[in-house]
Amino acid sequence: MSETAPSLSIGQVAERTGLSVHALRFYEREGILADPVRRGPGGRRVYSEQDVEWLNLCIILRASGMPLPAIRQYTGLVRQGAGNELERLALLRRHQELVTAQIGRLTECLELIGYKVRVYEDHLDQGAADDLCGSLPEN
Amino acid sequence: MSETAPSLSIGQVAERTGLSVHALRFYEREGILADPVRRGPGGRRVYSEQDVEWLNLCIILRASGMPLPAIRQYTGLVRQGAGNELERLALLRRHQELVTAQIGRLTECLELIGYKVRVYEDHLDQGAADDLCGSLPEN
DNA sequence: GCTTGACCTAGAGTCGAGTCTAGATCCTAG
DNA sequence: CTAGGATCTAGACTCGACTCTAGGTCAAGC
Repeated sequence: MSETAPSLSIGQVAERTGLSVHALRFYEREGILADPVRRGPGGRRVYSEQDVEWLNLCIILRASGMPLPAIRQYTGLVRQGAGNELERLALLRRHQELVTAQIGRLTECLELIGYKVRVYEDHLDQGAADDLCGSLPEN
Repeated sequence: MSETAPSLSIGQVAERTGLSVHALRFYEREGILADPVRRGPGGRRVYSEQDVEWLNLCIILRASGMPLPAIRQYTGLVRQGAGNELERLALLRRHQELVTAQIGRLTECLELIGYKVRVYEDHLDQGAADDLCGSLPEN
């Protein structure tokens, strides 16, 4: 019944997040952790579940292409505490637009690639027939 | 009426493709050009419209995240000429799947970001009212 | 004849995002 | 007491994809 404040070692956090132990320390140096990470006996890092949640957010942001400096900036705002919600929102919206744009670009690329795939498929489907007269996928 | 074989300098190709002159030479070194690029008087590169088209394809592939080694591989297949269409198709399909997956991942991220944006919007919309009772966007 | 601008090569430098190493510390189990 | 395993710090290394520099060639215009 006693859910003792669940504190995690860096190794456990690595396991839970999929980040490497190295990456976790690196992120901390980069100022990307919500609070400056508590230390246990022997100077070891002690993470809370909240830290893990924060890291999961960071992972989402990274996976969607936000560069570390931007994440650091967002982290800074959150660290400052209440009062700058507008700035946080603006930052998130900016990123939202970038991701949307990126999805758009990828979708365009995908269409072109799909077109090329179809050309090759057709060429191969019926290629045996007119092998010499060129159904011409030149590249 | 005489559409003289349109040959372009590296500078012109850079302008048409949006790649830098440096990048064009770099791509050539990396073996990413369909044919090994003809040279004009004084050893200058002479590009054809086909080269530009090929580059445009490469740009699409790069933009959709295909690494240079993979592009080099595809280039190699095209250089070899007819006969390996199945391999080319396989390579393109593989990439197609990767891009699709990437779009999927980005879309998931976008949803989460959208959710966070909404939380902040709500918080700000009605925040003045319950400023102290915490509509709690913690980060 | 001389400068300017586009081009050439080889190779060094940059940037982002980690990853890895060395050498030290600490806790636990045998 | 000691060996093993996880952790610590500072700092070096890697990788991909360019980008830039130095030093040289060449043709055109003034």
